[in-house]
Amino acid sequence: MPLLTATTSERRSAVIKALGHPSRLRMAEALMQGEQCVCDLKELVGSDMSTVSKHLSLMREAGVLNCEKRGLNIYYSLACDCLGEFLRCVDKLACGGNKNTCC
Amino acid sequence: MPLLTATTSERRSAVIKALGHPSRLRMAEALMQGEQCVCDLKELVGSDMSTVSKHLSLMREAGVLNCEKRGLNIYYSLACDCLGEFLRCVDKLACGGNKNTCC
DNA sequence: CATCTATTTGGCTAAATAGCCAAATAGATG
DNA sequence: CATCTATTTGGCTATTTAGCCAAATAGATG
Repeated sequence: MPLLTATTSERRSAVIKALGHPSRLRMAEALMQGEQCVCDLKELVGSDMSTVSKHLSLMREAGVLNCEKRGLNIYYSLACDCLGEFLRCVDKLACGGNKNTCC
Repeated sequence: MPLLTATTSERRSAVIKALGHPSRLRMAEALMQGEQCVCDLKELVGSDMSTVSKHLSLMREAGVLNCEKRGLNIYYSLACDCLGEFLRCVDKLACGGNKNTCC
């Protein structure tokens, strides 16, 4: 946590970093189809529950996810419907290296 | 580096990670106004030249940047014109946490 | 109220990343 | 060809991040 106010680039990079891990990204992608509880997401990525929980908290703190407790479970969901567009941008950036095949 | 072929999420997260560092992001943002040489970017972020060079190589390997040597300098530029759109998505995601003010 | 279940938190170790310095490189210039 | 300049690479240490286990928590249910 920065002592003083974060710069724009710092705030932005916190969000970007939150999505820049394969497991976190996979979970976020899965949430595009609707909310899921922690144990479902644990199944998806196959890590320890505590690891998954920490990944989810990190994304929630970055503002990317929301969560809500209902019954025994905690359901996580995307805070914003813009992940699809984000991924389209990423895929375009991803093929900057091989321009011939895409972009 | 993964031994076998990277999954989609792994490929995507490599690109995302490349932009998920304040200095790297600031440099990429600066390049939206056109190519710049390493020493200009060093001025911008204020780190050691070798650090800046490594950041730039990382982004180039991720496919985000291109570089070209002309005269004594090496000029880096964005490989894709989609960074602006990417940042708009990031800013939308960034304020998922405080929905009232944005999104 | 005791217990059970899903999740989070704390604590720790291992792995990845960042940053600096010094040395190497590649190309320009005298 | 010697040298100078911009950049990269190697090597190292410090910091951050990831992941697991065990313990704590919060709420549901008997």
